Amino acid sequence: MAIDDLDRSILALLRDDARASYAEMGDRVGLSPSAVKRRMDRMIADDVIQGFTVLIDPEIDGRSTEAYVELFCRGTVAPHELRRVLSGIPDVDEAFTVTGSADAIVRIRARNPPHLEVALEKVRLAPQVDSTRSAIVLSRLFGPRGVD
Amino acid sequence: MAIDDLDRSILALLRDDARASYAEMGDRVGLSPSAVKRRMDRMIADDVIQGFTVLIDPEIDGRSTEAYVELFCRGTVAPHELRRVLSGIPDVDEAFTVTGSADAIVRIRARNPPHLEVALEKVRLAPQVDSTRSAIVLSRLFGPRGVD
DNA sequence: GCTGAAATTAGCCTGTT
DNA sequence: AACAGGCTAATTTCAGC
Repeated sequence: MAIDDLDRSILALLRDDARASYAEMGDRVGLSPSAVKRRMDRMIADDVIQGFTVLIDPEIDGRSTEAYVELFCRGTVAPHELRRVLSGIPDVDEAFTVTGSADAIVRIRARNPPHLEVALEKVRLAPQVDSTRSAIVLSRLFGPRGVD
Repeated sequence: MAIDDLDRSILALLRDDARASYAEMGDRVGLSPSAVKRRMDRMIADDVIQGFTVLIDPEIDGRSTEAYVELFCRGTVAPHELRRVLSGIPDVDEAFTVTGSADAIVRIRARNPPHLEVALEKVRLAPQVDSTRSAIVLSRLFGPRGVD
């Protein structure tokens, strides 16, 4: 369950290139390929590693229209209810409960402004949602710099 | 330079598992392993694929304290000025200019609440920034589902 | 697409705590 | 005994023709 420095080194290598071979990673961290695989398998089983993914040019990916939407809800809403409803809207990419005047923030990533509008409408129609306040992204100044 | 439906299918598979073998992807999209590799190599060369990375448990990763901060600026601020200032604050992970009453939104990811407070203070001290409005993330309901 | 070369994977053995 | 690493061999996957 606990993570040691060797595990952290492997994660750092994977962050840069998730398709690196066990042999190459082993060379870099001073382990045999099998030892690297065992550690990766364990981290996957322990859910330390939650998956491997590809970084795609956002333009090509065609989901460069982004918005942040604050949700203001009626009364008290159970987080899992909100999760169930919001996760059913495909263009809702992330959702959080937050401190402050809003109850939650969702990030929408759509193909273009009309798609964004449709997704926004779906969020507003959720039964728990009283009102929303949106900020549409005009330009990405930088980031993301870390990796999830 | 252009991307066809087969390329898009390959990207979709990679998004779910960037360590999938060429053979497995070939089976799923109806191509030989070499054909899949040729397409991936081309997309990497064209910078459509910008890299492969790993999704790590945010807790383990140690930057699970997140906040979204709206920035309200004095007068007119050039986006590149904002980028220069904000990118100098390490825990600021992403920054956007947006529509609405705020001028920009930044996402902060810190190791723990004290680190978050320090980063927030730095943002507030930026000369262009007049005031801020923060929402600290209490819980991640889900996501991210897409990939940048 | 085929084929030699390389990587992956599972089993077994060893040394350390 | 429990655990982590290395080695080996069978299988799968890869990269150049």
